[in-house]
Amino acid sequence: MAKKRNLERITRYADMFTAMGTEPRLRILQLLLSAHPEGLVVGDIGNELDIPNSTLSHHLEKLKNEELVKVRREGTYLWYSANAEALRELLGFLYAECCTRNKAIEPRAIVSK
Amino acid sequence: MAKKRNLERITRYADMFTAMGTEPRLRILQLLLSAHPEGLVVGDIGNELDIPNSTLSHHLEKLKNEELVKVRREGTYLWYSANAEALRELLGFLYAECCTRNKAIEPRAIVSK
DNA sequence: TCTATATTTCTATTAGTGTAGAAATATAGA
DNA sequence: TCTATATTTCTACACTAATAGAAATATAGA
Repeated sequence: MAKKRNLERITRYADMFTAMGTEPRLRILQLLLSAHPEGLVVGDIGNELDIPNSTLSHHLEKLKNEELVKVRREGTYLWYSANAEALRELLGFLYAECCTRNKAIEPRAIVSK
Repeated sequence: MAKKRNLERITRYADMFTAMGTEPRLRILQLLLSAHPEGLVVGDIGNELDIPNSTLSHHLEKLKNEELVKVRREGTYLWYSANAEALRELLGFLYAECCTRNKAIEPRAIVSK
């Protein structure tokens, strides 16, 4: 059943990549990382990136579904922040596929350049 | 104009993430990495992953458009291989955003675990 | 309870994507 | 040139996704 497990893993990572696969959502993620670990309030994200409320909410939901971001409420405000653990996992997967399992890339090449 | 440059970069990486954002395409990439650097012939990819010709061709085109794979012809065969340089770039971007610029993740955490 | 503000949900529209059969094209070899 | 095989292109269809205005909901404070 190792094949099935790998397929599930692949599907999960593919979904995460899709969640990062639009310019607005990747910018959101980048912005949240720059405000890590506190994160930002929805309104501030919208102002900074100039995205309408409903559109932003839709993108945040997608990122949340794939666990790339976390939310916490503080009064009327919702604070969104990057989920470092999920990003670490994803980065670890790419690193393993490219550098460890197959040695297509030199580990040092990622850090430098 | 640094903002515009970043936006273009983000758009490019977002497109690459989208290209990796389906289970069939991520499996293709994984398979090609396991056969790196020679790569594989289209027919062998199709057999291994059980994907019909036309569907596979469509996915390979998408990966090629985002420069995640390269092709070379040898007679009637087309050999597809992972583009290590593009993957290095993408991995470098993620690494920088998560580990260098913002220190949301410990570099060592990627390699281990 | 009433008001103000933050955010989501509803709704609609438009555009894009994944899938795959069938036809077309490319190449090698006889 | 004719044939066999590899691969792509064409075509169609069903499904998913991005966008955003307007209405609904949530919370705090007066």
